[in-house]
Amino acid sequence: MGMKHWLIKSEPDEFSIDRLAKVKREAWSGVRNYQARNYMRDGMQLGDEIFFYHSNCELPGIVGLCTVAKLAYPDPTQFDPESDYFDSASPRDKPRWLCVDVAYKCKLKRTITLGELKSMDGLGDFVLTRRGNRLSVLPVTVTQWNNILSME
DNA sequence: GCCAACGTTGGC
DNA sequence: GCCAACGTTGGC
Repeated sequence: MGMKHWLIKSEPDEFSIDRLAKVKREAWSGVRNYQARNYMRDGMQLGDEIFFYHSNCELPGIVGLCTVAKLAYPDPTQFDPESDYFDSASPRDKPRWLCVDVAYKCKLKRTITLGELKSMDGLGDFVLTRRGNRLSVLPVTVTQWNNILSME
């Protein structure tokens, strides 16, 4: 099976690409959507490349690259009552939520904006720009990956 | 299993 | 801040 590609969203006020560049590696915890979880659990492989996307901000778009540094494992925040992501209904012996670790690769020279992504040709059915999409972890085809990167 | 109510996401 | 679109919850 070949390398896969992904996109993860983050609100820069919460966790920005600059922050990832500083800490180098981060547990991608707090994902509380089953489909997004399943992509991490069933799809992500070590070394897979990921677009880092800034959402809910002045200029939404892809701002950098990172990679999968650790395969899916139980998200510790679900068991932490102090955490915003605490889930009292998640059994210890059968954790509901998972996370992966991501490693910083680089920042793009510029933001490839959502507007550009919506208007560009050659992306086919792109999960990010599907109507009403709200997934915070989503797959990117190799064609989409290459076409998007070529816009940098 | 249905579905209304509610909460969240995220662009604008 | 608004609100469309969606996912989840829980009563029945």
